Amino acid sequence: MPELPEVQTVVDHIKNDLINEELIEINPIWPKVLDNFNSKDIFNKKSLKIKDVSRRAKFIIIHFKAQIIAIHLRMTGKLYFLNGPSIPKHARALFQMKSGKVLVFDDVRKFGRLYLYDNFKNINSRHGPEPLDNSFTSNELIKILHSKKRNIKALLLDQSVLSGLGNIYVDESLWTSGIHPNSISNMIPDTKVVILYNSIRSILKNAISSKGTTIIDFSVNGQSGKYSGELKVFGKEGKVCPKCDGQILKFRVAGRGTHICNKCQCKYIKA
DNA sequence: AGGCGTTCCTGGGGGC
DNA sequence: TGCCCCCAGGAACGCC
Repeated sequence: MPELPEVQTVVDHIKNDLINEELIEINPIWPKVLDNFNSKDIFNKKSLKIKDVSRRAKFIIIHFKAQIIAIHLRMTGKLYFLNGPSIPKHARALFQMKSGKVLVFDDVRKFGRLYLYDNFKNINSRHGPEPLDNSFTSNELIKILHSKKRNIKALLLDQSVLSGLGNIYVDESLWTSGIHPNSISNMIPDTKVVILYNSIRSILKNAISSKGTTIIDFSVNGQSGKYSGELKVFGKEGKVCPKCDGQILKFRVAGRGTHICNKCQCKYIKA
């Protein structure tokens, strides 16, 4: 399930091969993949030159002069250049470049979508800060957590609160900081939130330098991310905690499969 | 406000 | 072996 590090890895991987390409057509093999536009809407006998490729939250952003295409991979989406004549089985959209290159949006489960916007207003209005931005400080995380009384796991998964985290990195971050996922956000002491802040940032940075985690679905051109070897609790139910002699348990929190150590994660539910 | 259920989807895994 | 059922989950939405 692509989260911030996986999306960043895809961007880093395809960016240089996309900049200065001219997009001449989008072929929506599975039409619902285009969420808020039709292919013919944006190509009025003209090509669109790609100015930049970047990431915002879990979106891959393709920048044109006056528009952006935002791509969300959701659970099983992949984005890669077509290599050979055959169309992959789960290709949902093809981006045809003037040079002949073809970028494939591939998505087994059909949750991923492409969006067309004039600017970042729509995305920014629905998303919280970027956890790796220099402007995002531990004080800001304290302010966010202490202004709400919410289940901490549900809060960290909420993209309107903080961008980019998903199920894997939330479980890893909470384990690293010794916070139980059923803690209430405003009950977690400042010192612990600072530890959480540092955990989130170091885990995301390490995962990006490992080119992400591969859990079943994520890959870049068939290559696996290496962060799967760094996971401490996610998918480790029944194993011994790497930090203490506790056991890794799995249960549901906020509707998601959740992994914790039964000993070293403190549940903050009252002051 | 915030928790919870539902929807979208398909491949894979468990049970028998 | 084969078949059926159910489950995984990011995000939007509606309901309580």
